Amino acid sequence: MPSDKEITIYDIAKELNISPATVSRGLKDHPGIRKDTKRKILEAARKMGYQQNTFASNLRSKRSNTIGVIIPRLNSYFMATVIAGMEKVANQRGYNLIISQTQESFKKEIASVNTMFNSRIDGLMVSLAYDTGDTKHFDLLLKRKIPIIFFDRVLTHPGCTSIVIDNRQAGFDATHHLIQQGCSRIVHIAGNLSRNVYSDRLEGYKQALVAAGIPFDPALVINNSLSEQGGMEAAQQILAMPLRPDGIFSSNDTSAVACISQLKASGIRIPQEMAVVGFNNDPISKVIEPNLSTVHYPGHEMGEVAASTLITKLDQPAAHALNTIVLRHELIVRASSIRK
Amino acid sequence: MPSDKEITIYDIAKELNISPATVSRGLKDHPGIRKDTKRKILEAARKMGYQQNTFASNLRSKRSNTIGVIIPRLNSYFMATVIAGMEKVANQRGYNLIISQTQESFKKEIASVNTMFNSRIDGLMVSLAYDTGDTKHFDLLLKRKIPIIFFDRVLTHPGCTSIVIDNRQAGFDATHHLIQQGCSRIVHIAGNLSRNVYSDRLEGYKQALVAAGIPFDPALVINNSLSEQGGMEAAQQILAMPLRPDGIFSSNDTSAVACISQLKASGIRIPQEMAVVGFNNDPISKVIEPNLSTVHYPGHEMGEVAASTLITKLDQPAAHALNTIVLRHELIVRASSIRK
DNA sequence: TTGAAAGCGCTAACAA
DNA sequence: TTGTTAGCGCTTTCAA
Repeated sequence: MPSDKEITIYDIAKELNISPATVSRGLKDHPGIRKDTKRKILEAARKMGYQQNTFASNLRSKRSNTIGVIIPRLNSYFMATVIAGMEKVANQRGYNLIISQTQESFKKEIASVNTMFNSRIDGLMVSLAYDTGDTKHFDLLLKRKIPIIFFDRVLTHPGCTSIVIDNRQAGFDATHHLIQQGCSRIVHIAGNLSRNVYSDRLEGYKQALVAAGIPFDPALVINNSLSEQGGMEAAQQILAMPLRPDGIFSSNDTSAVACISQLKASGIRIPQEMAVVGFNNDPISKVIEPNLSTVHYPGHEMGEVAASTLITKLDQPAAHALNTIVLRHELIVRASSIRK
Repeated sequence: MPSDKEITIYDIAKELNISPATVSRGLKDHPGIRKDTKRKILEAARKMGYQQNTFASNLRSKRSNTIGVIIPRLNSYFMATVIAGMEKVANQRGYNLIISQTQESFKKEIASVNTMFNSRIDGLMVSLAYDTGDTKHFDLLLKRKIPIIFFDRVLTHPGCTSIVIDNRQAGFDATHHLIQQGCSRIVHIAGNLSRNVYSDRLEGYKQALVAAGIPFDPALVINNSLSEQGGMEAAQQILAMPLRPDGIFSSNDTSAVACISQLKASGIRIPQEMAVVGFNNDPISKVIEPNLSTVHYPGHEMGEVAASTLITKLDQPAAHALNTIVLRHELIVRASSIRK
């Protein structure tokens, strides 16, 4: 009763009086193997409790069937839905996902890339850390032809595909909407402008102002970490402005909500005195009063598209790779910005 | 310039005119190797761009340094923080995390366990699906001595450690608090009672009633999926009750918040006419008006403890394993339940 | 302190 | 259609 010892293809071969190579073929959908031989092999394998040894198989095939995911933080609703989408697709198509958080640190991002490299991932999906400066740390992967997909916070890199939404257009839409609602002094709460997502939204904000003939005033742009704390501080800054603004476009919902709470506590009426639009369509946006207008960010879809694009590239290396994939966003208008 | 070909220990051995075995030893902290030989090896490895082949090394050592995580869904704040905690610890201690979602389905859970098994994980952390009936599907792991940690939604299994909070006590605390605030007809919104987390909370709810001399009325227990939808339906059921309740203890914040919104829309004043306590301390609990009293669930800590307990067991198999680890919860009283 | 050599379990080229 | 054989790159006895 060697129930403890692992069953190998050799055991099956001996049992059936055939060669290990035939067993190996029978276990796959190898062409050129007799049907009933294959049946016998599969049956014996099942009966004997055979489990294929991935280590040996990986060693030969030089593939791990594992995809790495590097993200800044896994503590937001948005990121959780992205990962959920990735996992769903990866699972369906026979890949495993290994995940690493950079805690928004460039240094940790470099370490994560190296760990992933050593784990022999077949491909990588990355959303950049807050302060990632260059992309040299990805070179060792690219040199080994390991494909990389950037999503959300991207950096154009030749040969890599990026999955994004049109952040500039979204910023434009949000700001344009505020203007249409009669706002003329609109604050923008922005994140780190060296990240595309935030600089593009700022760009859209500016363009919407220009289009409406409103001069851009740098004093109305507040830069912070987009955290709850950041939103509260932004409210204080807004209250301290000599000329009171009448609208806010925040680059995420967390800070928009915190900001609204503070403003309400100071007696400002939303949206009458201050109309607000956030970004992401987090669950909190439907809970705050008044409900927050926001830009729907298709996180789940982004995860699915990123994973399926990557896996297609892995399974069909010849397939032509796209440079950038833009997903559809949507402005969701709720009570926090309706003045007309 | 074979910069494309991978460098192996044989290449290093040839370069230094020593044997591959010595190189292998030099690369580890193997005892009985001369200091400067080791130095030479490490230097050559660095210079030649050596990367250890995990596949080969796994094949020999029969370990993958990978831990599996199986969860119902990765779309809640709570679960995201748990995973974040796990990843942090795993990363620090040199393990990778591979994640799989069951989508709350028992069938998918079985499939996930099998996939994980085939991926040769060294250990597993699991929170059970909504309808998981038995634990037979874990047997193949246990037979191979692969340790399993259950967390949050657990099932006692001999030989496995569970990480939980005292859900009974938490349910008691929440209900007791409502009673102290003058509530006497308290509704409990519960999840699937075959999951420990929900049945224990119900148990605590009952005990608090009994302790206060209030008879338990099954008609006041609403069972649902604890989703937003569920919370809204619960509100309708509450409004339809012949004798209007004056308090609600919900097993999560999502449904508590949805329920409050509905009740408010129907003109019920919170907390005066209906005091509410939720569970989890999700971000929405601080946004809803009035702010939701809730039970703080230490998700991040739970993830850290689960991972470090598992890794300790992996690194020191002899270490004595605990059966159950109970983390501290905390009732957080906010405006939604203060009537005195 | 180092080297020789066997083998982990699988795959694939080549032969039959 | 099946078998033979030679590794993939590493670790680990055993011997020197």
